[in-house]
Amino acid sequence: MPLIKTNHIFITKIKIINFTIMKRKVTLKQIAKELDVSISTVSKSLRNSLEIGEDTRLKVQAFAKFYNYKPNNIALSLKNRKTKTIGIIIPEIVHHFFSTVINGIEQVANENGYSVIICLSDDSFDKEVLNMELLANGSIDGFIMSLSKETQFKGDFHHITEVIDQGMPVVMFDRVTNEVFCDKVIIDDKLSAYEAVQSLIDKGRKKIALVTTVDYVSVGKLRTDGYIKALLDNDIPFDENLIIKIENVDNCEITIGKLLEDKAIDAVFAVNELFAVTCIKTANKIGLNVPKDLAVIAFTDGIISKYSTPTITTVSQNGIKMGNKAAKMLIERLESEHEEDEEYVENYKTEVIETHLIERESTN
Amino acid sequence: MPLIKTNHIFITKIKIINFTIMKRKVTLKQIAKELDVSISTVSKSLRNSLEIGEDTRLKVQAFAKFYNYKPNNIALSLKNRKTKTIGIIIPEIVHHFFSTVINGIEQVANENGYSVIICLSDDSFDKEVLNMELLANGSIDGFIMSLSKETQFKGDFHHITEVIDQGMPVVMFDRVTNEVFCDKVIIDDKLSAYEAVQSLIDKGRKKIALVTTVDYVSVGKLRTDGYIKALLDNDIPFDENLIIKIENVDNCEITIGKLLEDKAIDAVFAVNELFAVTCIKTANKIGLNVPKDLAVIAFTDGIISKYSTPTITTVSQNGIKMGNKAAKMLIERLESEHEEDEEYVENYKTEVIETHLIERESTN
DNA sequence: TTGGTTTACGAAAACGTGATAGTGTTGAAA
DNA sequence: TTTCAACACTATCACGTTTTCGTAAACCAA
Repeated sequence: MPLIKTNHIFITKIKIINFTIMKRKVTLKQIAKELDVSISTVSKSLRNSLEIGEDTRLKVQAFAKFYNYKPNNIALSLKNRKTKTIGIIIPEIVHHFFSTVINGIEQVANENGYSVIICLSDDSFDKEVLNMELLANGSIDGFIMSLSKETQFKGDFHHITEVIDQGMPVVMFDRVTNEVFCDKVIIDDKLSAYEAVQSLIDKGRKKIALVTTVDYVSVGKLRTDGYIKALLDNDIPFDENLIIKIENVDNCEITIGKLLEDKAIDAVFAVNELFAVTCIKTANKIGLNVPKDLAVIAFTDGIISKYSTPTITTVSQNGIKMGNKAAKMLIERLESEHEEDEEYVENYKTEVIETHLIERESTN
Repeated sequence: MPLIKTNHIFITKIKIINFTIMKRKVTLKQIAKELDVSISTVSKSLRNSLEIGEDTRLKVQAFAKFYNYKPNNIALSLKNRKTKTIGIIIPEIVHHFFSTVINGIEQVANENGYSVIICLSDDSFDKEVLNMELLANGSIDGFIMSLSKETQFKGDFHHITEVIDQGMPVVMFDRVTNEVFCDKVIIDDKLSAYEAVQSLIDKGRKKIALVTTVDYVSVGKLRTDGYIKALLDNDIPFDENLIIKIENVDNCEITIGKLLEDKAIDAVFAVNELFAVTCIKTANKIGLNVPKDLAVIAFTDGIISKYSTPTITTVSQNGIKMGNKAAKMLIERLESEHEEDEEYVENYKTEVIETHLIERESTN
């Protein structure tokens, strides 16, 4: 667009666009041109290099401040070959536990100058793979992830090992697999389940049902193990029929109803809140009182347990702490790896976050 | 590291590092060097350019496939001056409504080849500003955001207008302000509140309390307006004392208890689930039956309303839809802006997502 | 042979930054 | 006067891409 002298209106318009509406981000190059110095001089001035004379330095700094210069992150990322960004891949975000973990990650990340970029797998293997490949192509420095159900079902982890082989650190949390070697943050699902069931037994409950997910979800399996062990350790016969596996929470009331009516159980250990609250509601419908007739304990302390009626005793699974820890582990690896350990020892750690029972009204 | 002929062990070690552990990402340059062609040739071959002879093209493609070449996102971002990434800034993530909005954004973003990078303001002004500045420096193409409480309180939006002035599109949702000109996605808070209160009146409730947040939160104000209008339209005197403003949900039981006991109200309209469920629990404690003695309606349909006892009638605030819409608006602007509209018309839209009442047990 | 068009590729610039390695001028020590 | 360092700044490269432009070689028509 040439500046035509005879056309006042035109010139005015250019001015408006350039100075009122469009205060486009300014670059080193533009500053350099404007002040008639080299790009290097500008760059060095802004980093307070002693190589540059004081007057030039101050002039550049003042100009940069006025035009609100901020270095371009993308250019920095390309140059430094690191993005200061953590990629998070989780099955779903509308899930209190995962939200809290993200919260925990974000805290530590922010403190250390990292951003987080979040992708959801929707519990789909394909989406998980796609998202990982997308992010792995330079967008992030490392992953924090929890496996999708489908991935656990398929047992296919090539996308993860591939990323690790490329030198990108990965921290897995909660839904992990020991087929992949990397840092992990978990809770002791088996022990926690054991303790929860034990507490039911301690309170005199004899016939304890387990309401759990389908088999291939790693944490479900572990919690089942804990449940069984607790029974056996207390000489309570383990009855296969007292375990029900729910695939879809929206149509499980019938199954649960049958369990409650036919089996004459006096306690339920549910692997998540939703199952637990559904049990309570179903129990109420068929005239059972919680906790008098039926005690209920849920895994994962979330928002429902706190506000349900009665409030639900839970195994707290501190998402914030898990997120904190995962972020710490990842960042530590990122910053240390930078020093290129000559031996590159694969000293992967698995951090276990402690849980404890939060006693509420659903157990007496 | 030189290849020393006499040292077999050393050579073996290099091999391991290079080919087993470290399958580092391959670049165009490396492929070019390996195949003894120029970088341009590699690039063109991979993009199936007709400029390149078939044999060379196929050779390059085969090689690239074998080494799993994927272009580096950062380099692309720098070159194209767009990142294909959307920045989301929300007050908190451990909040069902915001999670669902993110979900909705992510869906549309993914369909259109965008990623999302999420920053949390923790309802703090400073963090909101910091995060925006961070992301605005090249990391993203546009923002989707909901204002922090503190920002609404201060009424300082310079960080947002600044970003917009730089030519970066912003879409605000839910907690918006009309001091900033940009696209917005909201619900009609006033009308929705009006309808909710009207439904209570229709069911014969006469003395309806409002449990809301502190004043400066935009949506809280609007919902209050709707509440008042509904009362007045039905010739019910508006009583200031029936409105209580809660700052911290954790110690509001006393305030609510007083309201219920002293004022002899027969219905509560709460601006969120947490307030509603707390009302119900408090009512139960002092011997009131919901919905017989007290009807309760909550704003924002979340997980609590669905699983509380009794279940709570809510004004659905479809987060998924809001997220979808926000993402669509942003992407549309991003892709159209690319064509550099010569006039740059500021035709900002405010999209209103419809709500409806979900009747549950807390109203009869 | 001359001139022109394909074909098949390479060189170089650009995106924005920071680091390394210069370069020219000044002043002071030898 | 020479030499050498200090000073103040600039040129260039690299990060990994894509794209524009250029150019040899081969082929064809006149």
